[in-house]
Amino acid sequence: MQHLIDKRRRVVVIAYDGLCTFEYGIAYEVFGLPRPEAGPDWYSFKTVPVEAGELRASGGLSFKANGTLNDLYNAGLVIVPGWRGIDQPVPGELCESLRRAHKAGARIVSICSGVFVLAAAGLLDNRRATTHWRFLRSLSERHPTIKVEPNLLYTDEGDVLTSAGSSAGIDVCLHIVRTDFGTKIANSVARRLVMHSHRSGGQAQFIEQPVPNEHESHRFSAVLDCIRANIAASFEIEELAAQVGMSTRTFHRRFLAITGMPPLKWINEERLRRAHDLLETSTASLEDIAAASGLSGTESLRYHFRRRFRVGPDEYRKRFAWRATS
DNA sequence: ATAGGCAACCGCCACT
DNA sequence: ACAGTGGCGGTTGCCT
Repeated sequence: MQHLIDKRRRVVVIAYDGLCTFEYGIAYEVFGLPRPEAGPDWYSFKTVPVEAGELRASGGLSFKANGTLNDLYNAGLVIVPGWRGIDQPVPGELCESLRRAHKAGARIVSICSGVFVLAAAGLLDNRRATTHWRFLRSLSERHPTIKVEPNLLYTDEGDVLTSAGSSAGIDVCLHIVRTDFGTKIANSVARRLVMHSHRSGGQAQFIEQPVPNEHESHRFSAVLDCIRANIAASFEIEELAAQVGMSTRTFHRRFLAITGMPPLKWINEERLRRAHDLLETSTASLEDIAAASGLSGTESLRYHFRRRFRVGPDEYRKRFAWRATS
């Protein structure tokens, strides 16, 4: 058993000629830095080069990495941090190695254009995936069997995870830490990164005109903060629209443009996120958790929780309790 | 588990 | 002509 857990926490990052330094850095920052506060079971970290000799990285750097393919086959988590170009061929050897690692039980993760490597390896057929918004069209055109999710920061299919552009790699890495170590540890890692532990909304919010209007987006974020701070209360779209001084119709439109989802959907997402955290970090009853997160009751909590996280709240709590003590 | 009521959502279009 | 707004009404989906 101990052996299985150890394997699960062995992280390997793929390095290649033309390495994307930023995406690589994300993986290192989350999984490679020592975290004594997380206990002795924290991840081990290896960089495995897929090409021989001295390699180049973006920014005019060159490097050598000392991992080997054996590290890959014993890994629990394999990260592909971008790729040297979405039109660059993926070596058959790399595809084969990834498939083997996957078959041996590793979770395979892509950041940004790394999704094209996973796709080439056939790991994404008939599964959900996402990537940087600039590459969404190419991804679905070249790989029609992939269920491309244009408006998510990351996807999690259990054994295969993909993330949207650049900094969304931080979101997926934090998500993995949350899955493996729970919300508390994930939050402490996020704090060290000076990063939100969970960002709301999809990537659509970053595609729309960057800052449509300084004043407006300011007032909007005030409303969003207000909702988050009073998540147990109930909200009416009409009132929220009045707060930012626009009609409900325009409010809907602007809300969608800024957060990537309609108002109620966003609010519900926040409620479920809160309930999710409380299930882990407290021993409160489902009634209390529903009330504290603004859901209308335990039926509602159970229904939405299951739809969102694919497990019921009771089962989730049980599962977490097992993991927290193991 | 299902039914009805009511708010949210969103396409359409006329109006600034 | 053009971009953004907001009212209307049909559909969707949440809650009881």
